Amino acid sequence: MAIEKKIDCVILGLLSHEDLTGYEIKKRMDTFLKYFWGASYGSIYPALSDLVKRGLAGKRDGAENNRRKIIYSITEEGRSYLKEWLRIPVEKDELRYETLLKLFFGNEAGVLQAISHIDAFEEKIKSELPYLIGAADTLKNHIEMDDTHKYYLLTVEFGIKTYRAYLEWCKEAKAMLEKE
Amino acid sequence: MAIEKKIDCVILGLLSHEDLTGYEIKKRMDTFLKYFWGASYGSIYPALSDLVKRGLAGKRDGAENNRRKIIYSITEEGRSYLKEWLRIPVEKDELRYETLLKLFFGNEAGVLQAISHIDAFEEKIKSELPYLIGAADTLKNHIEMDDTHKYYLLTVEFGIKTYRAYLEWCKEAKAMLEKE
DNA sequence: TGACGAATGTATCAGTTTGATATATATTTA
DNA sequence: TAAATATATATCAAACTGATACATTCGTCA
Repeated sequence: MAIEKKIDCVILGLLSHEDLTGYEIKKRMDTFLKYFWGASYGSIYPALSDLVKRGLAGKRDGAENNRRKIIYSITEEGRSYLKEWLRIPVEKDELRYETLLKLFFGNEAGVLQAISHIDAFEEKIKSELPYLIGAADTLKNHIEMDDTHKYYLLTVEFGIKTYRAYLEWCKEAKAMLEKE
Repeated sequence: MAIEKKIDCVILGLLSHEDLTGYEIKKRMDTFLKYFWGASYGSIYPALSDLVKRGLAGKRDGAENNRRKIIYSITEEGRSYLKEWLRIPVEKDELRYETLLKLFFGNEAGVLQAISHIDAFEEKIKSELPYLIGAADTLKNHIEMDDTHKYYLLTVEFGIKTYRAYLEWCKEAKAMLEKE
């Protein structure tokens, strides 16, 4: 049972908590996983069909009124597959920060442009940080209710810690660039 | 002059500093850019051919002895293209941390596995941090020599700041998981 | 000296994923 | 009631990765 595509693992992970439609899976990713993972419809829907074909997920019709809806659930085989993936070591963690890339080549464009990219980055982080802090508070209040919350909180705390480090860096980086 | 592929911009950025072969471009990425960007040969070589075709880069034969070697350089058009990309706002910064993904679904696998993933992450960061600190020291000593060093230093400082935040988080996360 | 592994160098390809788009219906808002 | 937004599935070209193939040269240890 070799683990291949990450998209399969993420979907199974989400399905291990609750039954979901493809649309809902995308939604969960865009909220809960947003800060460290992402996936597009172009990978989600084909992966769902494939998971069903391989017996790792089941599908059922959940249509209401005229709205078609396919609800997916994890099978026992799917749960084993997920557990196996969770067991094996992490293959790759990666950062793809265009901001840092533009900064690296900053000499070509000059100090002012570099600062404006840092400003934009800082604004984005500042605007997202309160959401993370809010999520952490909510999770802390519900930590006894459900063990999964403990793990969500861990990832949110990661976000908060790194975001605060980013903000410190923004300040220092701008100070360094302005020092002339 | 719409900007399309990121790989073109990274290559032009590297070529804006010095003439390079495809192999050397890959090398530069794997050392200087490693902590916030990456690219494979499968994107580099086709992109180089394409850049030449579009007049953004020039190529010349640099063979020595029996070793074939194609040296690429940036053209004036290439430099304009790079400058335009550096000018426009950053489209996307993204984190893809498999460690956090596995942690998010940690409830399925249990505390011990979660801790072992954090341990592995911590080890990796601890082993890479001295390299970043060394690079920062070297850059600080040469900062007067070359203006580009100032921008390199910025990205290295980003790495150091975030790595230290990661290590703090590792400690706290493990403490939280062990508290039972 | 010679053998063997590591580094230099170019190149391609199957498979994975993104980003955009198409289509259709339901719900909310003005 | 019209328009905008949300729910829902689906596909596709284009981008990119990871692996691999191939050839040569350099370094080093015996």
